[in-house]
Amino acid sequence: MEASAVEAELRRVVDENRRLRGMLEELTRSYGTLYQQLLQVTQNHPHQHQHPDLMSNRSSLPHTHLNTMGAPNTSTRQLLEARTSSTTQTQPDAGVEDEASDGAGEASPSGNNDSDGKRKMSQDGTAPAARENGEQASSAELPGRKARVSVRARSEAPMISDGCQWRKYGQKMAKGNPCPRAYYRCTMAVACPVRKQVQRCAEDKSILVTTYEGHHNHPLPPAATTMANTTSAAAAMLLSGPATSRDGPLLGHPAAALFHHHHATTIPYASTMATLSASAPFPTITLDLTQPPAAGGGLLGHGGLLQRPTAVGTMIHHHPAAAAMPFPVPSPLAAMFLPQRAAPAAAGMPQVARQQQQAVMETVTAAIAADPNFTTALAAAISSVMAGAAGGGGAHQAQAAAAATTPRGSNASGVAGEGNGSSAGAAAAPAAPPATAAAGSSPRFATQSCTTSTT
DNA sequence: CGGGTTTGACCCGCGC
DNA sequence: GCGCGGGTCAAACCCG
Repeated sequence: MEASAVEAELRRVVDENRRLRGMLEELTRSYGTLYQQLLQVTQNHPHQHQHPDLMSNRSSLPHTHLNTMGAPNTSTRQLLEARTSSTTQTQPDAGVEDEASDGAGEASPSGNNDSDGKRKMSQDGTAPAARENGEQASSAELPGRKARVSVRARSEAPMISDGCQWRKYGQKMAKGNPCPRAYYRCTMAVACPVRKQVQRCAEDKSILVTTYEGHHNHPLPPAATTMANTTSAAAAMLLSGPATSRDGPLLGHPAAALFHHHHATTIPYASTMATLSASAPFPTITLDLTQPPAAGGGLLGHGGLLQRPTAVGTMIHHHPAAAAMPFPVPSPLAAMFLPQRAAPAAAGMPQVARQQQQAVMETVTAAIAADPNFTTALAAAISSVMAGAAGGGGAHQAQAAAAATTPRGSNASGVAGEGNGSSAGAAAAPAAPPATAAAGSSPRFATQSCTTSTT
């Protein structure tokens, strides 16, 4: 009797959980869609340099959104943990992978904005004082917080290509690293404030660390949009996260939830890992694309200079294949750095694409559970991922670019044919960013060709 | 010749 | 105040 009663109660609770989860996912999905639409709208008004405002607005919107749900963080987290441990056998979210990625495509041309207030920037005619007018808002908005997004990727090329045009304006030996650090400025627009630093990892020279800073003030080519979306999302993640976050494995941080959860699921990809650092001169988030998916998720400490991970030692997995990442990586960002052959490999698995879409939603759920404050940025991140995913099948611009830049298209060659015709990017997620692939006949990084082709 | 790179000098913030 | 280190400038140089 008692046992059956408990059993019934258990069933009831499970059902309830399922319902709640469904609601949560539905809400999240709606938010993602709305956010994408918002981004599209804002992009249609290019003179609005209000991305920072957008960010701040974003942060307020989902708050209320989620607060109405009143989901206690801890309990939901527990729920999710239990769920992942049971290898997600219960998947009530049937249609999750469907429209989640629709629309996507274009988002804000951006990394986070930053102010530059302290810089001189006397060149290009904009005196610091004058600059303040244009960019003051952002700095005032987040006083003292100037996010950077650092991307670690294996590459033998001197610089990874991300779709933008860069001009080198300096090089310097950084302390503690035998390899020089190169400074680049975006040259796609006259006064674009975006800069990036490129430096090889001191301990593993095959790893190229690219740090982005600033906010593009011009439209970006599709290939660059993918990167911009991702870095923007990452920066948003960083800025919207707890101000108290420190280096190391931020398991309590929503960003950690994002990548950690992603990895914890059965999704075989998700090799991107995030590192947050508030102790660095600027808050920095590091996306690590050097990891094989099977390796343990690592959250790297990142200070002024890159450090070896101390808390998570599983990070060091060298690939003798050097410049090549012999494993498929789903993230559109990651795919940008992949050698050409990697894309088709991943592309041939529509099933995986579905799974990934599902995983994305689970990730959203997990992150929300971890910290509602984080949802804004997270949604941006997810949108970014989805935008990239859509690139393979739906993002018209990306497709056009793929056609233009890659003669043989790469177009994930029918990969997108997941049968799921309606949804823009549900398929092809892993193979997504087509624009960056191919072009050259060399087996080098596909992205290498991107710069030249987009010029 | 125009645009990008190189490289030493310079500026500035920060810690001592 | 001083030294150090990160970041930027700008003249010289290179290259197509």
